Amino acid sequence: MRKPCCEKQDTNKGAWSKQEDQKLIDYIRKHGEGCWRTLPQAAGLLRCGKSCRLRWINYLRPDLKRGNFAEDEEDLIIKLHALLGNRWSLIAGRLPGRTDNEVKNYWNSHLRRKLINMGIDPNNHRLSNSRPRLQPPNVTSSCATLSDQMKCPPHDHDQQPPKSRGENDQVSDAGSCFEEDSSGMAVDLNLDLTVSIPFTSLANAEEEQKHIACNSSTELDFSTTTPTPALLLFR
DNA sequence: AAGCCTGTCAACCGCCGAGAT
DNA sequence: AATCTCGGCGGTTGACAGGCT
Repeated sequence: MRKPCCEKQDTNKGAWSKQEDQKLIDYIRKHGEGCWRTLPQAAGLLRCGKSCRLRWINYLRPDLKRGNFAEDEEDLIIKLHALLGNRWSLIAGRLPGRTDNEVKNYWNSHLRRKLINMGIDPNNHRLSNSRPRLQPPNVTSSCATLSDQMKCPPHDHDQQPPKSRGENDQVSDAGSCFEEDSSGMAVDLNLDLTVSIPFTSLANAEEEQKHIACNSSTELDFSTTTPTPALLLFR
């Protein structure tokens, strides 16, 4: 039996107060990130370490952009989602200043609906042929798509295979998945994908990008990319 | 004005993989 | 090789706000 990540009793839950935020910020400024398990005690917080990490990453980090998503960010999310499925952290890694949680929420509350309204199935990014959305999708057949060729990633909600995480650094393999589908999806997305280290600060971002570009044979390049149906309709 | 409904988003939960022992 | 710990991820929940009736 797995131990809880920390002692649940005597820990606060729910919304963070300003004081708690300040304690966390102060502590991380002084000591840096890491060792989340011991951080709460060291920082004088009655919080679970995970909670601290989440609060920092999703809300307090100084390099967060916040606010509305720009149009190009939306485009990028849609493209990346077509390619990667619900791997939000990977998608967020391509959007400086955005967090996986933010991207996930934005997808679920805005983009998903948007695609549906346009008659596009947000799960596989194909034109849904006015198929009623809530009708049980024929997953077996829809699995002949992008996402399916990527070994049915988790965004195929109805028939998810066991999750296999930690594949994040193997995503470039997915590129080859696009070649075979001739059934209407943007099969020739032609996306090279490089996994980028999440930006730790804006100051480092450029350096990291340079570094990655230098040290990797592939780099995301949408400039010659065929838009997905979703994106074609967007414009 | 009050109650209900819906959308948004911060936060939590449980699981997994990697690394350490 | 087995077990443990930790950090990270994606799915889900619940509080809140705003719109609608």
